[in-house]
Amino acid sequence: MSLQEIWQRIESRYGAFSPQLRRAARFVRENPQDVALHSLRTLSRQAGVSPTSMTRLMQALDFDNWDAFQADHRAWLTAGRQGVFSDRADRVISGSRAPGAEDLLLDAMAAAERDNVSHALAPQARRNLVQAADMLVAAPAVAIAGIRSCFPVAFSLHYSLSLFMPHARLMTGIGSAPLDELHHLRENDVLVVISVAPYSRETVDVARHARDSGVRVVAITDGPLSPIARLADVTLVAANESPAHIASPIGPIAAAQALAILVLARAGD
Amino acid sequence: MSLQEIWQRIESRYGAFSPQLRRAARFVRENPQDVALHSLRTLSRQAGVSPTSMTRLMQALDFDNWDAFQADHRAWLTAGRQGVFSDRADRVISGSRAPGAEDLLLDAMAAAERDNVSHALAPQARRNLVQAADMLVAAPAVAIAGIRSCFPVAFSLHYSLSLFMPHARLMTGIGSAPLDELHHLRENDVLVVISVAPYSRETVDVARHARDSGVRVVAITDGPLSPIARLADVTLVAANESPAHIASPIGPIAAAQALAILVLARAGD
DNA sequence: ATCTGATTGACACAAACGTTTCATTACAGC
DNA sequence: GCTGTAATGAAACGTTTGTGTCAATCAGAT
Repeated sequence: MSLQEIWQRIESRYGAFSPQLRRAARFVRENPQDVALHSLRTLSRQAGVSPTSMTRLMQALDFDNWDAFQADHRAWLTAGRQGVFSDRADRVISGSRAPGAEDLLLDAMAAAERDNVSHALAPQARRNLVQAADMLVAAPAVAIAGIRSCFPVAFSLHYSLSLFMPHARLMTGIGSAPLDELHHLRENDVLVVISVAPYSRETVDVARHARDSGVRVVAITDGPLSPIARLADVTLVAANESPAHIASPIGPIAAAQALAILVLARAGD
Repeated sequence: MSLQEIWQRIESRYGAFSPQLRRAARFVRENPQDVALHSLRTLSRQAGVSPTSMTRLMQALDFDNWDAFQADHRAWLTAGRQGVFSDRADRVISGSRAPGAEDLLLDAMAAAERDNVSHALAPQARRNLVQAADMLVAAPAVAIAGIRSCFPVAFSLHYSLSLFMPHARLMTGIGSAPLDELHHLRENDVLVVISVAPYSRETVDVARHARDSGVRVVAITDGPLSPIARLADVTLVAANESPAHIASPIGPIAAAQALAILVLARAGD
């Protein structure tokens, strides 16, 4: 039986399963490779389920035994690898239909987003990432500003940071002008400001005002020469290329996440 | 150790091997896939050799034991499947100084995020992406719900959609209970709901309530068996793996962006 | 014919395997 | 509050696993 059929069967019967059976089912559904390679006992340990429950799952899926179930997963693992060095074989196997315009578009988008991530975390960018992280951990207070397409970046950074840095503030601009929230910042505090083209006037104003008040500024933006980059003490450059006209937030978010992780690594000490 | 190195070692020492050792060596050299999947005893039976001889081959190749030998073959089998798109290029570029712990962390993060993007847009996921896009363009009204770590996803999707789909609503929950905003939805409207583990009760409740009201539900979540996936008409699965403990929104955002782009492609007609 | 040193497989052993059994727990229906 | 039922994991089963031990075998030199 193909894995597609097995997965279909799992999902159709999932609702009728007991809690432990669901845990087991969910694990094998989401880790087919481990099913192919590891033992029932090892697998149930990883799934947080007793070996007995895993055996019961085999019965609930109408398999004779674990070996039959595992055999199908092994067949899936080795499919297309018959010729040891075949590479694109799975593409031929998996999709019979010819790739349409939408496939090409999604392919291009996936490639572009992977590049955006790579550039945001590239070795050349790491000096600045580390510098920004050092500034954040040393700051008495941290504020984060980003609107429109950059608001997800700001929110996500604030959410990650606030898990272990409760004094981080997200400047939402809800219920008041954004500049009001800025007044709480003092000298040596840090403002993280996010903006990409076309750079909204509000964001640039916030960054300029902060800089003039002696606040350190970290910018996440789309180029080293953008308006806010020229105002910032440290600039994290993140590409936002996309085959469609829509600017993607993924590059900036990757930079923000990396910043959060570095701060966490330092704050853990 | 890579299989290339193992094979090289086998061939260089083959001349000094005893007859039985040669049979064993020849078999494992020519059937790497079987080595990865079968037991030592099964393998030696197929090779026409005693289990003891196979064990002796492991010693003759300077392996600690059969498990170590098999582990390398399993790594070879699974390589290129998990991280299909991960490129080692950046490691080469990374430059002169030795990579520190932070470099390794950022490397791992970049690789994980690239994989998250790839999985969200993988060919297997496209049927559901297209289906969801079709539902959105046909809907009289569209609402988007996601809180906490998923709010950036919801906001970003709403921002992209609202550029050409002004009737899309983002359920912020600000100033009122989220369920109130839900009352505006009628039958055949579409709710896009985003949630990852641990699935917040509010989000699940919104999805359930929508489903019970006849509203079509599109879920963006981290597994085909998550609570909201089981409530949804269409599920977009997006991985959110990360080397740190922080769940990354990049995979779900990639799925959301892809959805927006497909809707744009259809709405343009 | 005898000895020597390498080669080989039968056997033993402990560990891990998948599965069955059964006692315990949790809970809905009355 | 009691009872019947479904769910669950500990324990035990018999197998199979990988590896260490050791006697049997063989080739070649004396």
